[in-house]
Amino acid sequence: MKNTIALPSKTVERLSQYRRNLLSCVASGKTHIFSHEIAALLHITPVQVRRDIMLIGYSGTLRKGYDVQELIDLIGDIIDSENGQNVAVVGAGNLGRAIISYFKGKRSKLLIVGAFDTNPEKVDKVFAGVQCYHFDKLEEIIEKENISIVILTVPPTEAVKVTEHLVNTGIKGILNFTTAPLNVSEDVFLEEYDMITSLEKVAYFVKKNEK
Amino acid sequence: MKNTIALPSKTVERLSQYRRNLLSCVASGKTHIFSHEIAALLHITPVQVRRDIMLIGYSGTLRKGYDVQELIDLIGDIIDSENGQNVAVVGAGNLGRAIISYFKGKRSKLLIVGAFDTNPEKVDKVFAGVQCYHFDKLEEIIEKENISIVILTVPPTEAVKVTEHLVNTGIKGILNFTTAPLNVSEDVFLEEYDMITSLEKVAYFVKKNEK
DNA sequence: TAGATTGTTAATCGATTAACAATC
DNA sequence: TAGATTGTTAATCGATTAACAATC
Repeated sequence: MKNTIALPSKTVERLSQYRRNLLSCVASGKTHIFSHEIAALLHITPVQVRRDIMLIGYSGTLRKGYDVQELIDLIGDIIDSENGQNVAVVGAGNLGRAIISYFKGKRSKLLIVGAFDTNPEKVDKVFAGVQCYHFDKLEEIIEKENISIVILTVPPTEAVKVTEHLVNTGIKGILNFTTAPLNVSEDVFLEEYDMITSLEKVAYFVKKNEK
Repeated sequence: MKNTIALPSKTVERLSQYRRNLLSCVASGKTHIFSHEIAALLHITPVQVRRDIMLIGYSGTLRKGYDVQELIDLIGDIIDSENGQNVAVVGAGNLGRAIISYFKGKRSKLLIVGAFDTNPEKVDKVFAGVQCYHFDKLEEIIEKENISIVILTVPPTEAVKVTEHLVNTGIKGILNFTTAPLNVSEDVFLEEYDMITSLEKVAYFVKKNEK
């Protein structure tokens, strides 16, 4: 598969959202869906949906649109790893623990298998079924549990130091919820999410609309 | 100010991030900063930084770069409302409460002034200094506290109904953490954030890098 | 001065959308 | 059939970057 070119980042995001919505369709017994139906759910154009689906090489039928289950499976083939990928939440504060409960049971190929903290009140506790370990056991557990992805929710003051450690330990992807600017080597994928930025963006456009 | 054209969405996001980093600079006593320094923190190009700053009409000096405090103040003028904007967290579950603590004291012009839930164990409690009200009091409190923005963290099954209610009550901006597809009228700004999508994006690129 | 930096236009790149042939 | 839909190319749009003059 080394020959397949990576999909555009935006397409990957939308595929994830298509799947989320398709899963609800299955739950409500819908077996086929048109591009304009998917588009309406995501507030995008039907052309964009068809183009994304074209990029992953799937075809619908003219009368019935896309087979919901087939499309879900194909998106799974694209996004998921065959044997799943294990995830750790590093930093078991309020946000880290909320994320653990939020993810619980949501995706079978993407499992949170451990949390890490230094606070003795958290270490060795279990949050929503996820064991919390001391930072000291980072290497050990990452290797043992075959963890490749980390959700980073430590305090910003710790973030740089912890990230360096994670990268040395062989982590290949980081979803960063801290506000600290991080640097990772080229082979590590870093995705940033800053709630304040999202909220400030809302605030800016609300202010703009008022005028 | 009705004549000023809205900045590109991406520029607004970056301005928020520039400010966050500039605030750390102030804290560490740095008074001036070059475009390439800001760029390095955000992993973008110095040209992009200069262009964004050009768009907001600020000028640096050739020898010293940009005055950190002046730039912070100007970004504040752009993003913040003069008298601040009040925010409510609707849904005081794990995620909602984590967000409340996360925001505590972070921005003076963007205050979380209330939370809402139906669970009797949460109603009338105070989380990180924020009072939790029953959903029944939505209109009353939104009006009384002059709330224009909502962070939505209710269960997905409730999201559509609650959103309709919020829009009717006059909310002008929603930051949606639920997985439900929402529809709002044109004058309401809706920003979506889906953690699973972010994590699946990381998972996809980690998988790709491995091959 | 030479080198480093800003400000800004023009070119490029990437992502979205318009247009339309094919088909059921 | 007529109308609705898919698949796909070409055009457009928007965002980023290259290039470079100005300046300290």
